[in-house]
Amino acid sequence: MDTKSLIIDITTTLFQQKGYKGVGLNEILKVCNISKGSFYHHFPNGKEEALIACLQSMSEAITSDIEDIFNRYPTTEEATKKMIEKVIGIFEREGTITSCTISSIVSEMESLSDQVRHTCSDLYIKMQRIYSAKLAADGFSKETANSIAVMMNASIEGAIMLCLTQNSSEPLTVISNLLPKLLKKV
Amino acid sequence: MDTKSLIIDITTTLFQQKGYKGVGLNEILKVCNISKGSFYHHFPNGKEEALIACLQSMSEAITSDIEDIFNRYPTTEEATKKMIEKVIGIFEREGTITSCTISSIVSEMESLSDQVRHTCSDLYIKMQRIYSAKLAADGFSKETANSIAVMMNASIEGAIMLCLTQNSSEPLTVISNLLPKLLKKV
DNA sequence: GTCTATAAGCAGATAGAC
DNA sequence: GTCTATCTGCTTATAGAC
Repeated sequence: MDTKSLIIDITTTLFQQKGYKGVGLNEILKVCNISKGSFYHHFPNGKEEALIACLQSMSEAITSDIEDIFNRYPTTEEATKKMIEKVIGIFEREGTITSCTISSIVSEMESLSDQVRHTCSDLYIKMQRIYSAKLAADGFSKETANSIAVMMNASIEGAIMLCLTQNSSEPLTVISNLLPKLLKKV
Repeated sequence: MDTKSLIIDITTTLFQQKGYKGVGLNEILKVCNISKGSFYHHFPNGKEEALIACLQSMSEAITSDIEDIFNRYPTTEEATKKMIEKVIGIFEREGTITSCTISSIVSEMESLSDQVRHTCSDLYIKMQRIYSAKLAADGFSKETANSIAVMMNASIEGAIMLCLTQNSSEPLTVISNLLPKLLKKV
């Protein structure tokens, strides 16, 4: 594995855990076991350039995970249930679920560049597109599918924040049980 | 108004906008127009002590706002609708809604003290208690009321994050329109 | 209760050797 | 491509005068 990929991999986790401002360059160098010179060779524009690369890495990892699950199960209801189960599984194994969200970056956006905002926005849109396509296949109108996709995205992201705050996977369990209500055709 | 309250008021906004790590002590002093000596007189244990005070201030402001609205409207559905309308109004007037959430702090929690985590958790529990009480009054069983309250909390917090990311109040509008589906008694 | 001066350490970033 | 040495500016925090 090359150095650049190593930096992206390790730094992605650090950013997800502690946020952008919460991770110092020296910490990155230490954990990656590299020098400043090496870091700046791969990211000439410094830490924020690394952040963008990490966000793209998170985006790929998260969307491909979701796509995988949504391709494996026939309905949105089943796929969503399995997806949340997977996140809960990660929580129970690793003790945290920061790897499943970019909320640590989103929350700092106000002080970061517009490129960061766009990269975050892109990820959310991609997630919602996956949900929306499945919902349309379930028979919802395009408009309704889009609305439910936003609601799914919001409630899952919000529930992840609640889980992190309460140190418990319960909020995710609760919304997993309630989401079917949203997927009823009235 | 005394200095301590002034510091708490101004710093609360800064923390909500930029997160804990994102706000330097010098910035606080500058905006409050006070000196280091004055700051450390009121908060001998430094910045994190100020954060706890600010979190309590946010907690009071947010819960009393919600309580106010939930007392004014007869059903959860109406109250929720009005509450989200209010947040959207703030977004349209101020261009942001960081004042309505503690997500910036929640996202940094992994690197902060356990006291911070508890204070954040407390706020979420208080919000859910207000929702849950109203839902019980609407006729839901205690258990169901608690579940829906978690879902409301998660989806609203999540939607706020989406709004901040997309620079648009649309996600809040979408969930406001969908929440009634959750409040249907099956 | 507020001020200034000071301190030790770390931030992100650069230069230039190898 | 990786290294060390260095730089500037900022970080939180303290001491002590007023």
